[in-house]
Amino acid sequence: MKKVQTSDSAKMRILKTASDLFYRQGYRSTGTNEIIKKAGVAKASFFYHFPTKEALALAYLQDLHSHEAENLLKFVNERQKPSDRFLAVIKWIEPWIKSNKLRGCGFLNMVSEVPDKKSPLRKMAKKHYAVLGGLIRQLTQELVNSDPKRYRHLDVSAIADRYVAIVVGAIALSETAQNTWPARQGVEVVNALIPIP
Amino acid sequence: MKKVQTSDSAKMRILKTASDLFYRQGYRSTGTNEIIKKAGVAKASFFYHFPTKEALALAYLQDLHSHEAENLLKFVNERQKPSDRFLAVIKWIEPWIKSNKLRGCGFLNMVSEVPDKKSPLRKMAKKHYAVLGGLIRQLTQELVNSDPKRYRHLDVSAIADRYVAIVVGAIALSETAQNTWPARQGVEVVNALIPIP
DNA sequence: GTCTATATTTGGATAGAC
DNA sequence: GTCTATCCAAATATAGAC
Repeated sequence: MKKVQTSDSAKMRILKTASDLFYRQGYRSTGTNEIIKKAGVAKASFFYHFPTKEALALAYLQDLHSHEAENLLKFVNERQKPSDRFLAVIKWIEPWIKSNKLRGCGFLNMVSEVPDKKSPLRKMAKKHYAVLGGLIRQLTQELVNSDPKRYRHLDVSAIADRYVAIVVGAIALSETAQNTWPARQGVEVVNALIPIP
Repeated sequence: MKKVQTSDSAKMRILKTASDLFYRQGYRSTGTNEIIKKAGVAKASFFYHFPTKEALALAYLQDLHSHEAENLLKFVNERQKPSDRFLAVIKWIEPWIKSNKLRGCGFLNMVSEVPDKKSPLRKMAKKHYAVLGGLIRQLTQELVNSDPKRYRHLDVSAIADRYVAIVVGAIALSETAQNTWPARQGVEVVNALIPIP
């Protein structure tokens, strides 16, 4: 049985174990019993730190959001040219889904698993993609500002919306097809959103 | 409690009830007990017709695939012009997700719910989108054939792949955002895949 | 093919001691 | 904060009669 660093606090061990299991196996397929065993904690310790399974799932999503935003931003900021920065988001997808072994997006998967539309878990997913949309909008605006003559006619908001949808399609179809081609085709589609340089 | 037509056979009542619940509530969130109650059958009758819950889910997906393929084909075949037929698939998405109350795609949702990559349920989802890709490829080829001079340079396979990914993005993001805008933006993105007429 | 009744495991969550 | 022991409901599935 795979276990987590015993040097961490019980709370951290629970969160790390659950994050791994929730992502790989899904939220509903992962029982609290399994998390408790693999984290090496007592049952009561689990519910001491997280009053419900849903509270733990919320912590998982918050953690996931922070880490993914950080990694993506780092990838974008390795580039200087506005057109490179603009394309960075969709170019990030292929290596990212590969490293995730084609298990897709933890937020999209959570939405599918949680039917209740008012669930805080769904709210987190919505927020995650709203933040991504904000980043893309900003990169699009930077691109337009870098060459106003060429890009003057572009609708920044519409392009950002389309871009997010393309990202989601690349991720979700990669999981269903168990192949990375949607991520690569996504790069071409995003490229077509702006005039040929 | 919502029940199904009692005039149907027990097997049909089970399948119809389960299809509704699996789609709206998700596969794992729906217990066999609930299906049994709402279908108005005995426990043993359930397992007589469907040896496992998974077998029922498989029947659900097969049914869903047939119905969705039929409806989409009808929508496409109401059009004659190759460019209209080509665009019909993405234009179908907005009314379709609305009628589904933004619960997304039963196949994508199933993939998220089932972690096992060898599951027959995942295979069905993969096949569903392979068939959709085939239809789109065919419509793209028709379009190219209708005006070879204009479309000669197009890569039919690449366009079809991109098109499917855009469809998936429109559906999945509509569910997460609980809004139809991704479907409308999808139309614009697909439009940009081919030269302006 | 359909029924009632039951088996068995796992689900999330708690009581009370240390 | 962490532990052992336990509760109860819900999960999937089966036995055996009609």
